[in-house]
Amino acid sequence: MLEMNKRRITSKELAKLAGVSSATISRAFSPDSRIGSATRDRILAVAREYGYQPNAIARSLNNQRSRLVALVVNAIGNPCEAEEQQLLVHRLQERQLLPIILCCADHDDRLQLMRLASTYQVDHVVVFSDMVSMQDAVDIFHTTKPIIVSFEPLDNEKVSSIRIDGSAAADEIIDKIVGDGKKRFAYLSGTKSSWIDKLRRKWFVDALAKRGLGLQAEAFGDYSYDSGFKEAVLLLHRAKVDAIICGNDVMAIGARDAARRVLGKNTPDDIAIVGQDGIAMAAWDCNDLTTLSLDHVAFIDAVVELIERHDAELEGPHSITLTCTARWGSTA
Amino acid sequence: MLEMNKRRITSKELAKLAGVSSATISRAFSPDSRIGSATRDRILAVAREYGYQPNAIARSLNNQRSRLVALVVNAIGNPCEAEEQQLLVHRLQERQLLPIILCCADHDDRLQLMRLASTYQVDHVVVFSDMVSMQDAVDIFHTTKPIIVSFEPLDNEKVSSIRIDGSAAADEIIDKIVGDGKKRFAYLSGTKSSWIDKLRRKWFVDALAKRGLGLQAEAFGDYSYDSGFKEAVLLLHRAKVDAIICGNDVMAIGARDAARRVLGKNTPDDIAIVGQDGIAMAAWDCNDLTTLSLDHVAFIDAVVELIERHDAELEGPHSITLTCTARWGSTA
DNA sequence: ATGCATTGTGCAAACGGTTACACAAACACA
DNA sequence: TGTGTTTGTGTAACCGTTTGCACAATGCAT
Repeated sequence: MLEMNKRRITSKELAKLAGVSSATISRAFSPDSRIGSATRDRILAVAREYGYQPNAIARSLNNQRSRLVALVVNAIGNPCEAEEQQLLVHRLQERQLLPIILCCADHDDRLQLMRLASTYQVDHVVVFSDMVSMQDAVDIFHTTKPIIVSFEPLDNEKVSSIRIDGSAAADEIIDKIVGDGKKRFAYLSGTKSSWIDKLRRKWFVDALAKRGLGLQAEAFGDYSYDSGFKEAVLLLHRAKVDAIICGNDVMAIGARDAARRVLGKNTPDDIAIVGQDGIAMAAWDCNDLTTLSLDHVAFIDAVVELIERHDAELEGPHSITLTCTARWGSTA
Repeated sequence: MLEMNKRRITSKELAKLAGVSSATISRAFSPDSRIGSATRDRILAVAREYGYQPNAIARSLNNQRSRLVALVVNAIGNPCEAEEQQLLVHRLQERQLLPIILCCADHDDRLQLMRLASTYQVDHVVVFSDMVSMQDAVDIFHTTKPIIVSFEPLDNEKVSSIRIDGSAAADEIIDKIVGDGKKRFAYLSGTKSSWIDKLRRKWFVDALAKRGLGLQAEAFGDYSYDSGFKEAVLLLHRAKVDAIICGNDVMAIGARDAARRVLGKNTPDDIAIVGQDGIAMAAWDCNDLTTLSLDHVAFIDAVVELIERHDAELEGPHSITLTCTARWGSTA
C-alpha cells in the first residue's frame, strides 16, 4: 500500500534505489532509447514497487511538447456538439493526448481563456465554436502547431479546416417538402453572429431559389430548445408559413412543440419542420425529425487526421470537405 | 502583428530587452512580490509589446501547482451530467483553473487514463462518474489535494464527498402515484454496477415499503434513451405494471415513448413514468416529465466549495449533503 | 553623522525530467 | 592482437520559471 500524502518519488531518487543514474531512469521510460533490456526491466520493477511515474510537467518543459490539446467549444451540454466532443475526446485519449476544455459564452472571457490555455503550451487547438474569430485564435496560439478549425475557412498558414457541404442534401429536402405542396418557408437561425449558421441558411435559400421560391419569414434564436419554441410561436403568429427550416435539431424540436402545442398544427400535414445536425435525439421516437445531418464519425475522423498530420510535422495546413445527407423523419 | 511560427519569447530574453534580470520579470507577473511599481509597469509594457506570457508549464514545475483539474466523467454527451459539467467548467475557469476531461467507458482504460492524468500533477480531481472505484482513484491520485467525489462515500483522508438525499422526494412522488390508484411498480435501473443507481433505487423501494408495496418487476439499462425504450418494451410485455420508475430522465423518456408507441399506453392514465435528475429536457413541452430532481447549481456550488476548501489548505476532507426535490410533470 | 529598517534588484539554486556527448566494455573481423 | 563498430551507461547542460539569500540604495529616527 502506497503511503498517503507523500511527495511523489522523483527520477533521481528512483535512480539511487535502482543503483543507476537518473538518465538511465529516463531511458527506461522512453520506448526507443539505447538501454539494456535487463536494466530496463529492473528499473520498471523498482518503479512499480515505489509507484514512480515520470512527471509529465517536467517532461513537457524539456520536450517542448505537452501532449495537451485545447478544445474550444460553445457549450458542453448542447447535444449538437456533445456527440462530437465525446468522440473526439476518446480518440485523443487513445493517442495519449489530454483534452483541455475551453468553454465560454462571453467573447472577452473567451479570449482570456484562450490566452490562459496558450500558456500551457498546448500542442494542438481544435476550435469547435464558430463564435471565435479565427484571427484571434491564430494570434493567441501562434506558437502551437497549426490550429484546426471546424468550419470557418481562413487563409492562413496556421489554420487547417474542415469544410461542410450540405447543399445537395438541402436540395433534396426542399424538393420533398415542395413536392408535398408546401410553399411558404421560414428560416429559424441560430445565433446571429454565427458563421456556420449563415452557411447553413445559404444552402436552403439557394435550394429555394432554384425553384423560384424565397423565405416568407425569418427569426433568430440561440440554438436552444427554448429559443426554438419561443421564436416559432412569434413567427407563426406573425406570418403564414407552412414550413420552418431550423438552424439545428434542438431548435427544431422546440419549434415542433410550439406549433403543436400553441398553434395546434401538426407535422408534417399542417407544417413541415426541418432540423440540422443529425443528433441522436432527432431519431428518438418522440421526435423523428427530418434533418440535414452530418456524419459525426466522419467529422471526427477528419479532425483526428488533421491532428496526426500536424504531429507528423507534415505541416502545411490542409482542408477536408465533408458532405451532409438528409435524414428522413416524420416532421417533413 | 506578431511573427508566426516563432518560438515564444522567454523570461530571460525579455529580461535582456527590459534591462532587468529574469527574476524581476517573474516578480512583475506575481501579484504580491516585492518589486518597484515603475519597474513592473515598464516590464508589462515590454511584455505586451513582444507578446510575452509566462510559461505555465515551467511555472507549474517550480510551484508544485499546476492549476489543472481532472474531471472524471462517464460521458460528455449524456445530458444528465452535461449540465453539471458545463457549470463546473465555467466555475473553474473563473478561478483560472483548467479542466482536463477524462472520459472513458471501459474500466481498464479508465485506470490508464487516470494514471496518465496523474502524471500531469493535477491539483484537484473531481469524480463525476460512479463507475470508478474510489479506492482506485485514491491510489492513483494520492499525491494530489483531496479528491472530490460526487456520491460514493469512502472513509479516507483524501476523499471529500457530496451526499445526495432523495428519500423525501421519492416519498412524495410515490405518494402521488399511489394516490392516483397505481399499485404495480417497476424499477428500471441504469448500469448494474452503478453505486448511485443502487442508492436511487433504495429511495423508491423504501418509499414503497412504507406503504406495504414492493416492486413487481425490474430491469437494467445503461442510462440511454435506447436502453430505456428497449427495456420498457420487454418489461411491459413481461409483467403487468402501471408505474415505472427510471434511473434517469433520458431512460424515462425512452420508456414513455415505448409505452405509447409499442403498447399504446399513455401517461399518466394508463401508466405513470418517473425520471430522475431533473435535466432541462425533462421540462420540455414534449416530455414534461415527473422527475426526482437535483438542483444542479447547488450541486456545483458544493463542488466548488470543496475545491476552494482544499485550495485554502483547510485540508481535512469534508462532506456536504444535498436534498432532492420532486418536479411535477404530466407523466405521473 | 550613525545605526537600522525597508525596499528593490540580481545571483544562483532549485523544480524533475531529457539528451548530446564522452567513454568503457563487449563484440566483430582481419 | 589490434582496429573498428556497437552497446550501455554516466556526466552535465538545458527546458523556463520561482524564490531564498545577499546586498546596495533609500528613508527615517536618533
